[in-house]
Amino acid sequence: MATGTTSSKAAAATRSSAGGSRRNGTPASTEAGRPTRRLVIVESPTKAKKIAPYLGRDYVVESSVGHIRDLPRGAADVPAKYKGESWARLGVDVDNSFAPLYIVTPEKKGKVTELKDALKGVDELLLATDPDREGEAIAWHLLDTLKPKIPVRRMVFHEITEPAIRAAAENTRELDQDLVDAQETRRILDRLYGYEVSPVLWKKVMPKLSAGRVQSVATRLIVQRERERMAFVSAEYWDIAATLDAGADASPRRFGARLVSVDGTKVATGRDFGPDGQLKTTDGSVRVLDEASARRLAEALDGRDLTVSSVESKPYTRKPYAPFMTSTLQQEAGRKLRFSAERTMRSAQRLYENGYITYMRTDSTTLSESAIQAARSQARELYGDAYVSPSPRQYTRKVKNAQEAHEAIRPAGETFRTPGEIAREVEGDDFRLYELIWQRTVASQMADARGTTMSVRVTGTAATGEETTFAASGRTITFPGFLKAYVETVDDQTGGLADDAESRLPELTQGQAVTATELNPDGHSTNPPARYTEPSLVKALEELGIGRPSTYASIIKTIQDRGYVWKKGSALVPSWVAFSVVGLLEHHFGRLVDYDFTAAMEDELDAIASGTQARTDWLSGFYFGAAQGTEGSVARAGGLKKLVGVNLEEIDAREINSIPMFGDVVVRVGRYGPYLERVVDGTSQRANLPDDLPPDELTAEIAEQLFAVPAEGRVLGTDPVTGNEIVAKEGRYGPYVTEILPEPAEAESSNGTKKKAAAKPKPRTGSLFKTMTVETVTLEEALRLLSLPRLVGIDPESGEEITAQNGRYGPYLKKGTDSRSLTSEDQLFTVTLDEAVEIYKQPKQRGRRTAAATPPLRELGKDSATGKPMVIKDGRFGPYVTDGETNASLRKGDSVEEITDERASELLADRRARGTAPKKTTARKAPARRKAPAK
DNA sequence: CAGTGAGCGAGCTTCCGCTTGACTT
Repeated sequence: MATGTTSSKAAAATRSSAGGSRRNGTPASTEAGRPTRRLVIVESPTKAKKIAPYLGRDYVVESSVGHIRDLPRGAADVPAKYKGESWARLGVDVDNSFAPLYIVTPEKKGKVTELKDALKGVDELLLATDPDREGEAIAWHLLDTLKPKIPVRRMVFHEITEPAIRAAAENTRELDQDLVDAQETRRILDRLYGYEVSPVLWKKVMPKLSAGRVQSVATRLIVQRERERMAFVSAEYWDIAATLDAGADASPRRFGARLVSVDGTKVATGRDFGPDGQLKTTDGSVRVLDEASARRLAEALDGRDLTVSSVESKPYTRKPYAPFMTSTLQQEAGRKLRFSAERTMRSAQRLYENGYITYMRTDSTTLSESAIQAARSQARELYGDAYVSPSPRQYTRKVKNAQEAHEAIRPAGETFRTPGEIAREVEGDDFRLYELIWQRTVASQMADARGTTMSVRVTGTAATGEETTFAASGRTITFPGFLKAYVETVDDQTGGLADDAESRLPELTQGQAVTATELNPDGHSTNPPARYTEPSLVKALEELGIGRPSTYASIIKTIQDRGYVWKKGSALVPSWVAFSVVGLLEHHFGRLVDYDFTAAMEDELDAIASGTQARTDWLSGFYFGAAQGTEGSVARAGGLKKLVGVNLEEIDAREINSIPMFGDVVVRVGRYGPYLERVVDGTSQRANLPDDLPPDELTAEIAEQLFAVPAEGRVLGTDPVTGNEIVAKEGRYGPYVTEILPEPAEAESSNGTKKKAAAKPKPRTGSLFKTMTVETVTLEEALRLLSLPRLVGIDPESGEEITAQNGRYGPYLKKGTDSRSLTSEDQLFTVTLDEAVEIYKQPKQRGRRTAAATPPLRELGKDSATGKPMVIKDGRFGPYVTDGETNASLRKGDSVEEITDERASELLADRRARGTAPKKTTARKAPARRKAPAK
């Protein structure tokens, strides 16, 4: 595709090339004879400061500070002229070639003004944003927003050294429109996915939830792991741990070995069992040793002769690890320093800004020439020539979707400062992180570690006649090489056996006799797969090619903020809501949460970037469904728009929010949190689930215990009058207090009297006032609430009782079927009969009651459309503007004090354009309110 | 998940990926 896909972009592209006065190179000077002045725009302010001196006085270097424009975040950001459009909610005109609506991000308006000013004094603009898809897009947005009337060129560099920067300024190119297209397509896909699927969750699970290409897969990984843990059956197996003695001359004299086979049959170890607790093989080639057999065998071996039956040794070499990129830095800082991803990045940002390290958001492990030399000379200085790799090492990438716009993360500069040298300036997290980065970088240019691995078999015949074999393995490092500088920490789940741990064996020869000094039967059980931690999740996401260096930390934050995941120590534990959401997505949007969806998307975006795939066709396939013969797996996702519509109709919210456990016990995700439910004798029984109970710890026994706890809630104390316990709880209608009635006496229920006699008295209840919370309400307040309704007196006219009560809409008076609202909750306890009678003399007000009582917050001028005067009033949903006929709420960013007549008219016009709000009847299936299942 | 009596102007929630201050206590 040679032309831009949107008209504005095509125009911008034309402008940029037609405006340039030379096709190659850049003008050396202006016609007036003074040197050409150029404005260079990079993304990061720190980078701008760094490269300015390299370029000299004829260059002005500024930064965009990331993206300057984006799709509108929500309705409030959509310019008035597009408000009424059907696609305004998405910010993408899906029926018109998916034309995006871009707005300058509100907080970047000042930045755009600054850049426009900077443009005034120069003769040429160099767009030096990062050399990747996002950077190319930022460059285009700058071009399209600043609309420069001078030549514009694209400048790219991968490392920040003076020669690299000077060369980049000399060898500029034009903007790559296809690459910009690829970014725009990615952006639109993510918007459509997120903004179409999230509302399905609001209606079917809970408001404010979210779905997205990245977060939904991250959540699914964590849920999937928890499911594996829940289904896991542990297996028990035994072996024998022996301590063997190789004689007084051996060094070390004693070494450990483990029983591996009996009569030629392998003894089962953890690896031989599946997640169901059964052996993976059933052909008899593996035998499970139980405790009794292990003990018997250990006894039968006591004092028997043992012989070394085989000795194998192999040379061992190990290469250093690649220098850090964002993901590996987060993983290692997580494992070694116990930093969260966010903490690592905060610290790295400080180190970067203060010039200690190179850029910290990178997916590259490449070191610049000078960095390689710096690392080598530092290694030489510290450890000697022998420890430096014979030739410079360059590490190539093996991770999906790398864009490699930057270098690896390493100490900054042409020579590295050792941790000791910066210890006075840098402390705390920053120092520890620097030390880690420094070690890893230096180690990456060091020599391989070398040594020998040995494996030894020792055999012996038990007194009972069985032939037994023990095995031992060890590693001798003869030359540590890079290990002298850096040892990587492995994940906890491998059982703490660090790969580089050295366990030494004595020199042994075949046929040599050894004796057992200890023979200990040893019991083990298999463990479920470990939960994800921040480091292991980042690793998994990176391997799937999901997320970018700048987003790993925020992905973890997002899935926690949405309530999908919580942290227990360092483990990431999924919530029950996550089970519902992931279940919904898997069943109804399966393709969208496939682990290879992003990988397929990236391949197809590459095709767009190389000009072989048309953007609009591809998005159309994704959103409207694949046209006949359309290629591409993303397009085959099934037509998102239709899928959303069908799913809104068909998804049964009750089913989606029910997670079957064991027996007939179901976890249900309700509006007010998760609870257990089961049907006993035709009635459903429920129990709250504690917030801090991980799903895999919910066993049948624990479920029984939870069902056995009657009504929980915060115990406030005892009612001095009745002796009943008073508790505060969260209920379907909000927080309330109630009393726990004593169980009916034993004798009555067991003597065969009719059930009628056992009719339970109902406990008193009372909603909390708005000023109270379950956490803070006192016993005294609770007793007052329970004393309601209060009899105010008898209406002298009708003879009816007038009572004061607290209800759904607040405090009110009730006389038969006639009611009147009270203005304060306090009046429930203070209003007198005379006052009540007075209130009843007023006719029942229809909604104007509050309006009449409270004057408008502010009066405005006349509405430009109707000519009627406008006023701001305070309503149930906050302040709104009205002309007496149409009402419109103030939006985010509007304030009562500052709103102008124009803005008020705009809101009213907008409201009129939308017409009356549609009645909410369909698709609003509040799961908690649907009737119980027939069973 | 407690069961109580109106009538009336809702609008917003949400995505991913680039980047840092400007705010308040």
